[in-house]
Amino acid sequence: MRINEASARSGLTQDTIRFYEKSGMLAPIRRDARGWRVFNADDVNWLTTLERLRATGMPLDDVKRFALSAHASNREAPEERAKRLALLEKHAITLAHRQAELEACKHFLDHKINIYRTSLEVTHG
Amino acid sequence: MRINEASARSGLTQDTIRFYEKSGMLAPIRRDARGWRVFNADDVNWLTTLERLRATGMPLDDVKRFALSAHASNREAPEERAKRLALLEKHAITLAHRQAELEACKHFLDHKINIYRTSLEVTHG
DNA sequence: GCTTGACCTAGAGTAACTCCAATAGGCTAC
DNA sequence: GTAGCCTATTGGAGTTACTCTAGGTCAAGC
Repeated sequence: MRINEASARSGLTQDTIRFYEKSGMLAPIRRDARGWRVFNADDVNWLTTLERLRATGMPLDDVKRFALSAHASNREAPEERAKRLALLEKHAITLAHRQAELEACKHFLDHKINIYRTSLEVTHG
Repeated sequence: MRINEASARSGLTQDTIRFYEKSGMLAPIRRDARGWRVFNADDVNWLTTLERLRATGMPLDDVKRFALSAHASNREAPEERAKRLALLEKHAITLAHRQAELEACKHFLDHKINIYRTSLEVTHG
């Protein structure tokens, strides 16, 4: 498939896919005679994984480390797998913090909204 | 108080406070004889509100709109209050979406972690 | 044969900070 | 009294992670 479909399936924009490839987070994608990228199912799976990691807010540098390990020649060696696991675990903790923070902010927001709603009701009614 | 204390109390860095003032999200802060900013309790309350809005991910442009309305001469008029309420409500919806997305990503992450943990256990043990 | 459309590249622009260099007033220490 | 240090000031450069633009290729359709 071409970049348009890869984009639709992975949830990344075409620009982002090209940017990730340039940044070394993708093994260089094969090209057809015209020089157009040709993606296979594995490529799209990898793009989807990148999208999920980024959606949780993992910094690009960590995603790069993850990618580097996942594409290393000894990627199945226990130490490489442990490295990737460590990155994911570290990130899971960050994500939990972020969720707690958002929950607190949500309360602040709801509180503010209530104040505005109540005062506007009083003003009008 | 000076910018150092205002920063500590609001949770914004000194750079961010200066940046917000330059961007017009704060009424210009008073200065002492040396030209240093002097913050009062109201200033800090406002900074704290800005910090909370940004922590939820409200875009700066919307925060600016909110600030503009909150500092308008008719800021207590119902239509201005309604404007601010609308901004908060719009943002509450965005925030709820974001929370749902993070929750989904958390599942993805936990799932990946489990796969790695299991396979490493098998490998080692 | 000319336009259209999907793609290509390099590079500029954006959001929201964050950091840096150069400058200045005031305090203490010798 | 002046040297060093602290806390501030400014303008402007740097950062992250894209996002957009300009200019170009190539195959297909009319």
